[in-house]
Amino acid sequence: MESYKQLFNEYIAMYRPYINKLNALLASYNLTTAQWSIMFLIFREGAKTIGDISLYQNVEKPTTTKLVQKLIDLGYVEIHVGNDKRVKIVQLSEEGAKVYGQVREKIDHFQKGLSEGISEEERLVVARVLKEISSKL
Amino acid sequence: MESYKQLFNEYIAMYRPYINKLNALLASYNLTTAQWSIMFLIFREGAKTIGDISLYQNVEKPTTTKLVQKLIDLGYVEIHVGNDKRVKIVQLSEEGAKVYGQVREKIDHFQKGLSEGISEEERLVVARVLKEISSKL
DNA sequence: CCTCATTAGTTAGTTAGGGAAACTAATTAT
DNA sequence: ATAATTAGTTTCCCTAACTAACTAATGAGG
Repeated sequence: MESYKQLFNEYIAMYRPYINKLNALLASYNLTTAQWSIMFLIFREGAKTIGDISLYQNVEKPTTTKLVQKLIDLGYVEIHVGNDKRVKIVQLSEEGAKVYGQVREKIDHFQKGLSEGISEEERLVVARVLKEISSKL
Repeated sequence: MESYKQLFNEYIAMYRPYINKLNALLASYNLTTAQWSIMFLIFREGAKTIGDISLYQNVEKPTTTKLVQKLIDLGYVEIHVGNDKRVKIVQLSEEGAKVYGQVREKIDHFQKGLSEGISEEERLVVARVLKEISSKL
């Protein structure tokens, strides 16, 4: 099989097993991957509006609204209105920051385990190539 | 950021844009990525039972049942009962094989475009690393 | 200042894909 | 012959996604 086909095949083949394991890991915090991914974003990049989150995540705003609503229910994020009273700025709550740290540890451990035996160079090649492909999408 | 984090971040970031483009490309054949992925499997590996398909795809059998049902409705696959009358063997229909070829061409073109500028070695590294990670999942 | 267009977010309704539990029918083992 | 197992289906539910239509706030042009 041509190398580009191998690449995309392996890419797709890995997705469901990976997400399932991740969801299993998140389940004890009542989180799903989609919700976690928003927490991760606002941890890394700081407070963000619903619109910004949607852009970063490549989803429509209604999807973000609902995920953020769940995170509010869980007490992991809080919202404040901006100067422009239409926008809602989402950030981690104190509880959310605590949970973030705990989950982050678990995920680190999980991901480290998966990358054992893969050299630093190879990891960087994979990260760079995937980023390069993303940029064309 | 540590290299393993970069790897998994880029992996996740690429998923939705990639699947969306793929679905857009498949839409003219009334196919979705999940359905296509079954056609791809039985093209590569030959006729397969519902159970085998579920194993390969890492999904539960009810999911496969439904996807295969759609493919039958579309006329792209057909089923015949095995010696064991419980099993249903799924294979591409004549129409399905024709459509497979057409779609394959489009996807090849799409994937080739995305992998332009990525060297053969790099492609193989990515494929191998992703496969290695999959094997641990 | 009004009016009107635009923007941010929400609501309502739909869809695809997935899973668990309970089922039927066929097969295998005791 | 009966019991256990297996293959696939049905039913019912969930998550994550979308579009279309909405509300409320802002901003621009007259």
